Amino acid sequence: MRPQVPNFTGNSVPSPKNKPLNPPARDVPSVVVSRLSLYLRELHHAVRDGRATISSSQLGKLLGTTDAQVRKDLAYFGHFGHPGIGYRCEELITEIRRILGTDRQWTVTLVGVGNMGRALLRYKRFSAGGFQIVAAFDLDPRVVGGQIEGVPVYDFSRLTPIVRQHHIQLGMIAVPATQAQQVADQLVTAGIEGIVNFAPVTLSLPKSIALVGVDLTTELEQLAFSVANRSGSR
Amino acid sequence: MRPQVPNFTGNSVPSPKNKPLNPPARDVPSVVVSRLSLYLRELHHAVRDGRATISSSQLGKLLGTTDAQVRKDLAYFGHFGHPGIGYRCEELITEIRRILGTDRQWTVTLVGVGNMGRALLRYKRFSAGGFQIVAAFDLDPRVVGGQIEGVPVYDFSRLTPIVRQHHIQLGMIAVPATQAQQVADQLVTAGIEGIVNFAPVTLSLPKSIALVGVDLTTELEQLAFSVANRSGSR
DNA sequence: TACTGTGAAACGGTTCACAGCC
DNA sequence: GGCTGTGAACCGTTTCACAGTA
Repeated sequence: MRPQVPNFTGNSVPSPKNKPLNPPARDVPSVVVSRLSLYLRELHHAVRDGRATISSSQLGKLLGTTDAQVRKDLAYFGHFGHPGIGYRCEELITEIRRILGTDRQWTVTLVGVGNMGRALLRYKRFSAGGFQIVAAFDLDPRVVGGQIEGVPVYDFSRLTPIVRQHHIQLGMIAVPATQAQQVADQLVTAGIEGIVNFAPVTLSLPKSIALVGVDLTTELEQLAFSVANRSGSR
Repeated sequence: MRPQVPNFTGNSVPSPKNKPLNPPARDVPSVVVSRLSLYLRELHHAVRDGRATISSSQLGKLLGTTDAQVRKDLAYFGHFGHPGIGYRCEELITEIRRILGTDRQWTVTLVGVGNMGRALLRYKRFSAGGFQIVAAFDLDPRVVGGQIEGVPVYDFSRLTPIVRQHHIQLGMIAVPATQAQQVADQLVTAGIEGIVNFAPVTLSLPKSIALVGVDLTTELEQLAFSVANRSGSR
């Protein structure tokens, strides 16, 4: 949807040629990245179930894809499997987290402490995944100055200094549609690097800012279409 | 991801051959359907801004795609444009809603009245989009028996009879990951036709049930990857 | 002139099939 | 035997380019 700049391929630095090549050598389709997240989810489950290894066909079956797809996806990033064995779960978890960048800690801010915002603040899985919400913003004086789930809520006017002070990297927008673009602009000005937008609008941002949009109505519409047309598409 | 059964093409009924052919003649890629939702969103904005018509290139620009893409997408479903003019906004809204099936009213249930569930119950846009949440379910006696946003909360044990009684068609799952599969099974047993799953697990369901998954951690992971790899993919 | 609808070409992701390895 | 990694074939989507229409 946005032109992807080709990644540097002719790296002249004498890098270790085999084993995990970390900066993806080839430009990676975003659908591959989203499957990586799903692999990670299943790997966590596998570990919890006491499994030590998993094969590409097992992983594929769990997700409704094929073994070849799993192997191809992982091959974008390196050689993580063991012929005759499969993938060691713990090892692959580590690799995928490194690929996604979730082995480090990310600092996140939330703008808009309404219903959705509050749910996001209370969502426990973010911290486990490497994402820490360190500040929230709103205009409503009834919430400004307080804390929710240990996260301080500031007045929106203080966004820029606080984002800079905490070196916040990612922003989540959960404000009404009409305000989303200006909030996004503010976040960009403050130096944020990526945005998850829950407002039902298409944001226009500099190409250098990563953007993911989540629209709940859109999701239900997909479902309605599938049901109405009974062809079981997913 | 799931095999799509070919839609009937040889319709023998003497249907009006030109103009809007409603049941998609060709099998429609799901990415096209998701763009339809986005077109709809932009069309609503356009109408609110007082526009009467919009061209494929304007629509495309708004969404970060091309004019050709917009036209090709719409061409799956019929001939909605007017050469030299573009698309009449109101008209196209009507058409897309009919295609998506959101011109009718859908009845929805929510299982899991935790943080996420409560946010969903309070989300105002569902009803505007044609989706009405008519019942919610939980196990917690502190919420069971009450109402949230006018939606009654029942004990989970009463799911099947109540879903049947209200002819509820769609379900939203907002329970912890460990319980999601069994909730999904219950919903299927009760006769639900489609599910939006907010729990971070891959559900396994009969092919006849439509499924959409939303995982907030996954969304943030996409963002982290984009930022960490600075290639501005979306 | 302005714009749609659509074959045809180009592109990119998926699937296949097999060499290589444990 | 079981499984990975990967070039090559395949297939579906996107882009192009233009005929057709108001």
